[in-house]
Amino acid sequence: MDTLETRELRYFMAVAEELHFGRAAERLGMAQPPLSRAIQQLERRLGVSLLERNRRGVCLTGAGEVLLHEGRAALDATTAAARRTRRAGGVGRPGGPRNRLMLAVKAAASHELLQKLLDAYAAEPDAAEIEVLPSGMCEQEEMLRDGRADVALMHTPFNSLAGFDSEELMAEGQIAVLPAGHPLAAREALSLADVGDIPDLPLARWPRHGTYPPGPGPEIHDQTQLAQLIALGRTMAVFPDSARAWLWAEHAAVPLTDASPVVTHIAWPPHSRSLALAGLIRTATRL
Amino acid sequence: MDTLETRELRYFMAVAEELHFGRAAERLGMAQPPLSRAIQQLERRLGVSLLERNRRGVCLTGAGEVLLHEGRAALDATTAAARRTRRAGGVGRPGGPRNRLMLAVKAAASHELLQKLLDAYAAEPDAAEIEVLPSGMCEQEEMLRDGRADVALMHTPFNSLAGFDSEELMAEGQIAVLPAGHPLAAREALSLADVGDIPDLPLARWPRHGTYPPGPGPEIHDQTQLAQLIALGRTMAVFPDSARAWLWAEHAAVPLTDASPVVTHIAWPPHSRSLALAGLIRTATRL
DNA sequence: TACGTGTGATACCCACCGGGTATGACAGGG
DNA sequence: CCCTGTCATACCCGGTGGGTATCACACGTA
Repeated sequence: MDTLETRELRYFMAVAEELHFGRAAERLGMAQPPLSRAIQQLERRLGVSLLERNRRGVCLTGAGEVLLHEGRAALDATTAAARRTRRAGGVGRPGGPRNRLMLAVKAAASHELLQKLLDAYAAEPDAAEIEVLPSGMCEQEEMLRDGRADVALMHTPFNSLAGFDSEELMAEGQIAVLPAGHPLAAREALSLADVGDIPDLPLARWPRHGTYPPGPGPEIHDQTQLAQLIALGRTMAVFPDSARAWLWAEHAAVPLTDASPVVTHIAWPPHSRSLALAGLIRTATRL
Repeated sequence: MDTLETRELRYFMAVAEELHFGRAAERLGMAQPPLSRAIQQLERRLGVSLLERNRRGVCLTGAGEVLLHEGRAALDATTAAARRTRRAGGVGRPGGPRNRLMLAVKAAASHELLQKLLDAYAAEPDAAEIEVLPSGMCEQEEMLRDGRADVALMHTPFNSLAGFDSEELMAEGQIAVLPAGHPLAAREALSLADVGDIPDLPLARWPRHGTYPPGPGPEIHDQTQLAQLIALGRTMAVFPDSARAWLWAEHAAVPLTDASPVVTHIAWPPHSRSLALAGLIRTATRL
């Protein structure tokens, strides 16, 4: 048959990501031989070879790469189904199954917008409960896909809206956040070229999907740490305008003339059918 | 655990669609008792009741409805993963795994556009093979989702682009296709109100997702049948401009002034990473 | 009221297979 | 040449998915 059980998918994903049966088995909490066998069975059932076993580890075939991508989406969809079903069945509170909406927002972004949105929505007559899920830099997409979130605030061009429905909420420019004492802090405006290679002030590096881009700047783990490093004159960063809200006295904000505008969207999985979600979207677009 | 196996999803979908354990079991090719038990286990594992067992049959709870929708998406994603992996692994032809692109098109639409697209793409230096998949009225979305197709030509407002990436290719008006002898066939133009209730010429009904909308007109199974019925003066239909290509001598086409324009898009799953697909899209947008 | 009918649930059994352990085959590196 | 690290094979066992037979129950209906 062509059924492709989720267990097999999980196994294959582990092997495809580790490229090593032993480590994959360990990650899966099982022994290596059954894992080998399961992958062999999967390959036989699909009629396709997914891995090339070299002497010394394995590597993916073309079909394996396809299954890695498509399987990720499929696994996310099934865990999303499980999570959302669990939440929908939230054990009988009075008033029937209250479906809480999970809203994913980048931790350090859109404070005012979020505040306005939550206030406006809470004032709606039949407002559902909204749980705000703080998320990392690019995590909202993943959270929407695997069902941890039902709706998210996203920021192009940092987030990709591919695969989601969305409505634009606002657009803003970007600023360079510098130590207040730095010479450039006195400027009226800067260009990306200006801030790209300040010799004594490297650009801070945020993790993207768990890894840091290369560069001379410090690796940033959270916003407070970044604020401190900027205040200490050790680094600088580029942020949307609305980041002014959390700047310190030791910081200076200088507009960037040629940075692409940051557009905030509200985004949700395209097949959503929830009334609460529809209400939230309506509220958001009316802000 | 929170794992939610594919088998369980299949079982639940069957029961949720049939709303009857016996019929669902029959559809699944198994006996009823194991199915009952499997659903019970699923409910216990999720900690949620999915079905309400009434004295005569069953009906869905709120959580059950959620799982029905989310589970459909998840199942489609897994079968898509299987199908695309199989195709990607197409047994070693010379020149490596030739990935054929599966292009879903509404059977009776966009003849010229499709012709132009295929010709232009075939002229590209590294063109992949393209297999054209004829599909029903609204079937392209489903085919993209479950992996039968990699890319599709879609027509808003008939198709929904939700959940796909897409590029607009062309827009056209709509026409009323009438029997040549009918009084209205002589008119220069018509409005929707004009054709909505012609007493002796009811609007033909196409199936949408397998079911026919209500109305007095005949139920249409394929385009030839429709063409015949129109030629016989028994019905009429509304089509995009490009349908003029296949009209018979016994047909008359009259522009509709107030019908919403039909926009043809090329659409594909948002996470696609295929070079061949990228080439086809590039070709299409340059037409 | 009693019985037939159709529903899903329960009881029990068996075979299959998913998982474990032990071991093999094989290629590199010191 | 052996040691190491890799994945594959061999074999065993327990859990469980699936089958059959039957139950419990609600509803018509005579």
